[in-house]
Amino acid sequence: MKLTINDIARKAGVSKSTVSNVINNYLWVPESTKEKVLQVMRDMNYVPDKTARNLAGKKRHQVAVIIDTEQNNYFNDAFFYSILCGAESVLSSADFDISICNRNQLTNEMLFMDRFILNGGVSGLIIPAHILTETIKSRLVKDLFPFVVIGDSKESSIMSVNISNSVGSYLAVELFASKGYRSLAYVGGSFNEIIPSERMNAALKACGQYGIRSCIIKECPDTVSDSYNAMCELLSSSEPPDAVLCNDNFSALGVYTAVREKSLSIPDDVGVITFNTIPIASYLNPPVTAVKIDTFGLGVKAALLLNEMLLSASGIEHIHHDIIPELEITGSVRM
Amino acid sequence: MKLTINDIARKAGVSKSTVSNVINNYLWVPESTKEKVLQVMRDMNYVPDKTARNLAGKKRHQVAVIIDTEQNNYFNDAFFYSILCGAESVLSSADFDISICNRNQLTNEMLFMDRFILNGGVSGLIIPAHILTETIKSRLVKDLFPFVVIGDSKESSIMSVNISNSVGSYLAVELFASKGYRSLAYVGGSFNEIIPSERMNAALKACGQYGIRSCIIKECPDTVSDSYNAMCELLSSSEPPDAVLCNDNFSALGVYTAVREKSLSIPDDVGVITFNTIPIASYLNPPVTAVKIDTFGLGVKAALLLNEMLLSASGIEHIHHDIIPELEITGSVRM
DNA sequence: TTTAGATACTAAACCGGTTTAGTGAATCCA
DNA sequence: TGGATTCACTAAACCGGTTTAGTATCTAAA
Repeated sequence: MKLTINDIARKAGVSKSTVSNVINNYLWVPESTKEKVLQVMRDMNYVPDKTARNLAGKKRHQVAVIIDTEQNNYFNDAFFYSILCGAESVLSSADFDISICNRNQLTNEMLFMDRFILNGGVSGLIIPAHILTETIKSRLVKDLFPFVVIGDSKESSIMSVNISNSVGSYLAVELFASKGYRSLAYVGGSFNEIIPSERMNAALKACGQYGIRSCIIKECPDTVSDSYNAMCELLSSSEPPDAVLCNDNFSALGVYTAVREKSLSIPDDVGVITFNTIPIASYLNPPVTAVKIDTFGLGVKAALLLNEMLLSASGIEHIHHDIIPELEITGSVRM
Repeated sequence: MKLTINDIARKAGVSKSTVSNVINNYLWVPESTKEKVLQVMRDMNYVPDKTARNLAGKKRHQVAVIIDTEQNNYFNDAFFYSILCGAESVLSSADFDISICNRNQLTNEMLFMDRFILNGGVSGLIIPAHILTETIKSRLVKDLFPFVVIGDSKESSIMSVNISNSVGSYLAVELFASKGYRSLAYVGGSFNEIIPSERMNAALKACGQYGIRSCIIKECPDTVSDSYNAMCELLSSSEPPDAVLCNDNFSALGVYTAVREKSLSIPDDVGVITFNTIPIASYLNPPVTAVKIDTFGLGVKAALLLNEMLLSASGIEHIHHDIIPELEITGSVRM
């Protein structure tokens, strides 16, 4: 038979309310009684039932993190996993269970509502911006349901954590400019995707601002071979760039390959910086200067905000938090 | 006020037991009544409370998946994420909530017990072999607690899903042999790690079996630069290998770089096959023939087994299931 | 001496379902 | 026609905690 709070109460010679108070530090219980009860709990190896606590208490010690995995899209996956782990590290310590759910399980909005809002299973939600439909959003807001959005969310009524891709581009261009590079190419990604387009636009602006002569946007899939081809084209053009900003590590690899093939030097002839959503820059040879996107930190921040919302009953101010990328400078840019 | 089963019962003019029976298809309820109740549920937008169902019913519709993430070890992370997603896809459909927990939250065995076994929060567990201590294992077995181990587990009393690394090596060596390659090198990984050592041992055996003349084991970290150096050494030795089996994609990249630098041809002069825990082989140029490790499938299988254990009260036969890798043959091996 | 307030507890309601045991009416069979 | 079954349904106990409202005892102030 499973141990219950009643067993402890009986053994300790107190009521179950007192045991509950000891467990939760809710009402003041004198040290002597408290110690007696705790001793019995230890002796009997008692752990309160989580489900019962959830049901009896108003709040559930459980939050959900929605992820969006497409099998075989490994950039995307690494991104979400890292966020998930960041969120987990915070929420676990804050005594929350983390429920995960993949987007593809939520084939329609009603299912989503049922699973996360109406059934009362979780008391908070972390959700990527692109999954949050208008219907769901307004429902959450209407119900005062605590949630944090991952990604760009302009609305003031909601809480969000975003990565400042533009700042990443600015930092990269600024570094290039300060080291005397004069013309830039952006390799990889597509203007049609949100994240690359943010980076590209910022790179264009930054080039104007920091006096980089020209800025070529070279869209292509983020594979080694596509970026290799793209870079070959650029190098054989009339005015080849002397600085390349890559959309991700594999683009960087392709660029490296093309540059070396022309017997050009990195960083002397061509400087390379890459966006780095997953920390693999150091696996490359030589290491690439990277705009480090701290996805783990993104998860951490989202979880902290959620936790804050969950604790303050009064409802805290809604904020949009930006994760500012940092440059990890290595040998692929002139000293 | 939150909608409860009582509201539905009242509105539909039946008892809450009847509503419960309709929800669960437990006792036979005539179509007419059933439809009436369902209609009320739809009209009122009622969804049963998950926590209450968990508490009232004997079993909890929730299982935990333990992951083991070290920040910045991206091979490792991708491995677990993929397993997690596989498990999620099965368990979500089977009406389970998936709780995740990272190993580093479980600083000691007692904490683990508390969180997953004693507090009754989950009714099943998926756990990597290296996290399962003897104490925890025997406790789980003693309590008849359903769990599935990811990885190698020799014991008959437990359920496990493992990747057959040896078969991977055999397949690779067999292919090399059949295409006329004569001497092999294994690049990457370390004999001290479980997975690489399994692969290396199998490769050694397979070479004997398939008539590959020599088999050099070249241990090194799985980075581009380390494997590049390793491969350079091999190529400048007196008897360079004409076939290379790589421990992972980045080793393969290093090997590629070294081979091309010597102006040798892949696959004519040197054939390359790589183990591929995460599906990025196609990002490389040219694509590498890969021993595909289906980690997603691993998660799926583990979840299926767990689900089976959870459903059959009688306790099912304990099995060890092996995930057999497949070869994805591309241009890096002679046709 | 009375009383207001604090202290140390507890009984009982409650959370929102599931499940058991049982009831009244209709049907079946001999 | 009466007893046994089946049918359709329900009352009430239960899951294991939390929380509210309240009680008995003691202390301190009026």
